[in-house]
Amino acid sequence: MYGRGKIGHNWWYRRFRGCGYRITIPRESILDVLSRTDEHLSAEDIYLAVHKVHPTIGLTTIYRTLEILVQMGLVFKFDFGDGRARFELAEGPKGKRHHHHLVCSKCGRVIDYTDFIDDEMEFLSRAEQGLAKKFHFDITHHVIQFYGVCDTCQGR
Amino acid sequence: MYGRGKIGHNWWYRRFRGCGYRITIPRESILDVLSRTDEHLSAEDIYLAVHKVHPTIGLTTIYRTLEILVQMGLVFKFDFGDGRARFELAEGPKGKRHHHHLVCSKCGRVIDYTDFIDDEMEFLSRAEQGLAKKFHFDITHHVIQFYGVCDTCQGR
DNA sequence: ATATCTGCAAAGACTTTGCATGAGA
DNA sequence: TCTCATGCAAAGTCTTTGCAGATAT
Repeated sequence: MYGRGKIGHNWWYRRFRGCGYRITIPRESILDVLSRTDEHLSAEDIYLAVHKVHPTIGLTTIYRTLEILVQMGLVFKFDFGDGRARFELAEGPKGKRHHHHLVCSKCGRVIDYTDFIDDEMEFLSRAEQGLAKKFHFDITHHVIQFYGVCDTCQGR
Repeated sequence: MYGRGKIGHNWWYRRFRGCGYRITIPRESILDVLSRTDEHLSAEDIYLAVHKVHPTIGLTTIYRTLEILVQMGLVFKFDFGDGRARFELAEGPKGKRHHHHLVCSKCGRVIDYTDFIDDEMEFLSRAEQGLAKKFHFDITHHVIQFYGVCDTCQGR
């Protein structure tokens, strides 16, 4: 994680300030952790990662920051059925790859996949438009998850 | 809810016994509640509904039974982001209509929709087959949810 | 200067577990 | 009869809240 001096030059700076939120070390650190991983981190995972660099930052701040980030649309919150929420950056400096999840019901393993996105896009754009019109919803995002048993758990 | 005498003649009887589970009044009652509603009931909702007919049945039994039902694939468990799980019968006597959910991020309202199922089927069957092959997953089901702001919450 | 933000401790909400009793097959 | 299921109470997890001190702008 880079030092405090860079504050104000991050990709999310404008967006953050635009919402009236202040740029703080905890927030910077949390976004930094999220932007450096491909995993599906829980609040505690993030806390532990942040803690290594800034041991004074508490779990409460993690939760409060994540709430803001989710509400701003900067971060997606997922539930894979294991009782804790998981978080992922929605976009990034370079823009994260659009993907969905494949979850093993036995061991909880989560695989990201980016296949079939073209087919999906076609289906989704039609569905989103139709649903928005029919139910007068302002649709912001969608979640697609496949559940099943992974190869490891099958040989059990 | 019909009386005890009918035990053994319900549509889920064979399936239940086949897994080595006993037919009991609580289980019968929970399935009865689930089969009579179109809503997305939480464990407590189910408890309250069951409680009206059988006041002695406890919340613990609701949770334990739901766990079995989900694991058997008779019931689907959803998370709409409000901190409590929601349950829905996967199939029924007449077979429930395949549908997905449209969730309002503001008020939590959930709308079931059955539109675009044809498009979806086409996309999903291709995706499922491809994913199953590529990741060696035995896919059991999928979840598709659209999130957004409902008409009521937009005029706020 | 002052409205926000943070950390700690405590509370809250949902869900799970232990154990003795009760019930299905 | 004998295993499985239930209810109660207690415990467990994850998450949220209250408040005084610290911080960004």
